[in-house]
Amino acid sequence: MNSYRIPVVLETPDRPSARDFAAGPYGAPARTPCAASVAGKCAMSRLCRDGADSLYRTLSGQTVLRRTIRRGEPLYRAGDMFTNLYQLHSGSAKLRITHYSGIEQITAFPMAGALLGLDGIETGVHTCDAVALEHSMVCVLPIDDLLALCGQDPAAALQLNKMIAHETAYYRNLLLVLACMKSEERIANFLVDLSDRMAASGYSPKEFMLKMTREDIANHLGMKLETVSRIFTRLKSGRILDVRRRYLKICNPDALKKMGNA
Amino acid sequence: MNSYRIPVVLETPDRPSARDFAAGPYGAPARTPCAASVAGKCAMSRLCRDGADSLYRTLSGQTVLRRTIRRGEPLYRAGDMFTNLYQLHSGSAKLRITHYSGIEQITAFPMAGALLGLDGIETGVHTCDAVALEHSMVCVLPIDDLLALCGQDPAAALQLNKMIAHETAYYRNLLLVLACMKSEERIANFLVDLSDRMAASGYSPKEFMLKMTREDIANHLGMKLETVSRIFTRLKSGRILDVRRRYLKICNPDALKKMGNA
DNA sequence: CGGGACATTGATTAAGATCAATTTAAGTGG
DNA sequence: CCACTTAAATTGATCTTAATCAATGTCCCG
Repeated sequence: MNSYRIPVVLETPDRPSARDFAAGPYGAPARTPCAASVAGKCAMSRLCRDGADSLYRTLSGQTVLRRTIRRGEPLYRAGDMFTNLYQLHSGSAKLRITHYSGIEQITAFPMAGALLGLDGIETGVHTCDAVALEHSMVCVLPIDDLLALCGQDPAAALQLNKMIAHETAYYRNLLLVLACMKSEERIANFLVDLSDRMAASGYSPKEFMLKMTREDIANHLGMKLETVSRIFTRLKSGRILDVRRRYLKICNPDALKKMGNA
Repeated sequence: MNSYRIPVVLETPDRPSARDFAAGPYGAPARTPCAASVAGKCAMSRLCRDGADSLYRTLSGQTVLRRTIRRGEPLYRAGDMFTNLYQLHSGSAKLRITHYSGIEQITAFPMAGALLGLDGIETGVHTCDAVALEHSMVCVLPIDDLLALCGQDPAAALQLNKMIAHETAYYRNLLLVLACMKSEERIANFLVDLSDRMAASGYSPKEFMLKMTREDIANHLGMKLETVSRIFTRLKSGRILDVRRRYLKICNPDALKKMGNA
């Protein structure tokens, strides 16, 4: 046994207790103070790291609200006013853009620790949907407070710049993966990334539950769901993976990394 | 005749005059004051538009330097220190990222008016190469001056945020194009975008010279150069385009837009 | 225990990659 | 200035990958 939380712990209940939604159903979500932020020790915050840490600490001086989202429900949608950033405290989500022709693209699968909502900063309106893949909790960071802080503190402002730029770098890299790699390489690359992020969140990088469907993965990687399924089967018979529906175990991480050029 | 500059004018000389490089060869580039910026009327600047315009105007108070780049030469490379932003005053370029596995991806083809260099803001080091596709000129905007200005002026800081976020939006959209569309649709989409940007730069949106090779286009759109060539031929026989090497005429813009979901 | 969403698997087709041979046009040097 | 060289582009033949169409299987959840 190692010290990682075992996969079953990853499974947050899809049916939260009544208390979680006491203040109202979807549309008027429950908002409760985030204990960790009140205590000034929310370990999740990317804003806390990397030097310019004043952003989140200062905001933590006030009561940071928490919001819960049930599986399949949106945290925000394209077209919504951009009023908050969200720190994904627990759970996971998918980000989805919709072209006016109707085609959809899942651009990311954020998990615990991720900052959500920056897509709204250019125009003041969100440009994508953020949909929970499981019962999730976010800390709410009002953008007005954040911008006010940035106005006072150049280091905080630079940090915000860097966070936005980080998203650009993420998409630029994903672009390369989609433009240059074959389906099998994309899948391998995706799984390595997922594994790394599981590790960064304190879970086992080798064994975890997929929160998204094959169709979500396929869409995200620019292929069809049957192709994802077939490649999973192929990697399974090559003893690189053990997959069984949502359960995934990486048996040969080195082979997977090599395959994904990672 | 219409009022657009005719295509031949687009062809900037690949052999600049000796004067352009009087101060030195590549590596010690010539830098001369930009007359338009000194006069406070550089019409190119995106930073001048969209409300929060103090960024560029304030910087224009000092002498903005200009730099020339010959075809095929880099304005900056991945790994270079991030010291300046560049306003592409004339000419065009390609942005290229290189994965550590060696694969390369052309992520954009900026043209006159574009702001280059923001890829360096996250880490302080450039993450892509910016290579001139023809003899080009840029205005040099030192990033320290820019950040100092943003520290004083919250509106300028917000504007910088938005410019970075704009890149994110660009890449996210390109991601969708690569993930969801077939080769022909990608090409059509690409040409419509190119046409729109030619128009925005004051040229004819219907008739212009391509500054990039088939291979560049193919790489950018995640396909092979033969495929680009074949699709050009197909669109030509469909009376949608007239292509002959670098010359391109859009005969049926509506059909092209429809084909590119644009 | 039964319905429905999700996933797997197989057969076939289509899109695009790959391999290969020319063609064209633009530089280069005599 | 013209022949020569070379990079870029076109075109054809074939092969590979992944999409599509279709059927079946499995598990989760009420």
